[in-house]
Amino acid sequence: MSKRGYHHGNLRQALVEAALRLIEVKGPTGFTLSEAAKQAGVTPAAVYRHFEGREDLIAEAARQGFLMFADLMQHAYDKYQPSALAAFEATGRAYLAFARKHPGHYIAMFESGISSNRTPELANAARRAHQILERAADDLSQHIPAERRPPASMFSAHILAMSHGVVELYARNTPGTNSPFPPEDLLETGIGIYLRGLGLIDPD
Amino acid sequence: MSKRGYHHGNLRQALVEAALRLIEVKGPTGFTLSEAAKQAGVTPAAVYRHFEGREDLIAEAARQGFLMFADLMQHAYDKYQPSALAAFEATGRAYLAFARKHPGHYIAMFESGISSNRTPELANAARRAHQILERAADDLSQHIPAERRPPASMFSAHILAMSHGVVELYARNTPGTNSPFPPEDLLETGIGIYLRGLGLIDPD
DNA sequence: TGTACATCAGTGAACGCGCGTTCACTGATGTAC
DNA sequence: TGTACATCAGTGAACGCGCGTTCACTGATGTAC
Repeated sequence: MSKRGYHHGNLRQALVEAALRLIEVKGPTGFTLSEAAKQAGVTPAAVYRHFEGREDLIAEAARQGFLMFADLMQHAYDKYQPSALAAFEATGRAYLAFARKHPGHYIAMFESGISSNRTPELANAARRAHQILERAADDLSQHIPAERRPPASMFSAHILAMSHGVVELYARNTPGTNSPFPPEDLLETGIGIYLRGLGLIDPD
Repeated sequence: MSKRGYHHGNLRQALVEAALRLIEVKGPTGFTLSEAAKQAGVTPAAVYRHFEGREDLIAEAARQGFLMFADLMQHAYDKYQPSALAAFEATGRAYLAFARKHPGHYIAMFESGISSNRTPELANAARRAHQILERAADDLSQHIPAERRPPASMFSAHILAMSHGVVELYARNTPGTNSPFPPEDLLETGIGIYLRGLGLIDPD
């Protein structure tokens, strides 16, 4: 901030943060370049010194989200080593925790409609996050007898789908859809039943 | 249509259909009242003879979607009776099939951000669809020993979450995210593993 | 330390645009007699 | 069948708005001498 004693200090990051706040409150569509600029105390035109435009700003927010997300999952994965099962479950939980803690990033990443292949930097960040989950799934798949072992990428996809579904359907504060159970419980039990189905948890 | 020989014939429904087409192509945000009017061959102001405004038009599209959705699930449920298991699996599959076949409705229902409690009619339609899935889950839960039987509404939520996640993450034609498996297979195997975890399918 | 200059982050005005919504109206359809 | 009238679906012009983006500019910061 004060290190580079420029006019604003660090407008680029200030804009990203304003965008995240707006995306969180107003949804991926309600976000406006002009309003983000205003919140950062700057003219809309100033944005163009740091970003190519509106989409580029969202992409940067998403990129930062994927980095944080990857760190969070990596941390969960490491923490529960060497138990492949515990590590896998923890990465699943990390998904929901991330969505809860950083809704702006989450929306920018998964609901804004921007492709993760939009820029190489964004694609890299997304790939890194994805690979951690896939690795946890791969570790786990070693514990399943080879002859009835589904591809690791398949059950990482299952867990991702259930996690994402729980977030979208039950962890959003949509006043209408009152969630029947706390989302954390829903995901926890869902993953538990699923893992039992894979033969990785005792039937009782 | 020709029965009521009005100026347009049946503008109300024509507007809904135009809206669905636009929502499908441009996303929930890209949809525009003015453009829907234009596609129906009518001035934007004409819309206000039939709807209170933009949101109301989307809500009607969603309502029609929930009705179709409920019919589809009901049909699937009935078809596979009396097997509670087959019926439940079929309603799960119906979810994905609906999302595939009627993407405009699906988006209006689940991604447009309008609350299903917006109007009583919409709430009714949504409830009806929900109850069918819940009933299939309830039938199924009778086959689980009472002492380790999770609430039916919980595993209907699990299936809903996984289905929704598969749709959002793998069944959208986002060019970047290439799905590792056909969404139908992903959902089928996911539900299969889950049901095995519930002890409803033989372990092998 | 002081002056002249280069850099470039942010300004402010302007643009063209399409939006949702309103309003008094028009004119085709349906109805009463 | 024909005329007078009521209804009301759709018109067209207008509104105020905020948007993303452009442009020549300004003025603070950093640098060379």
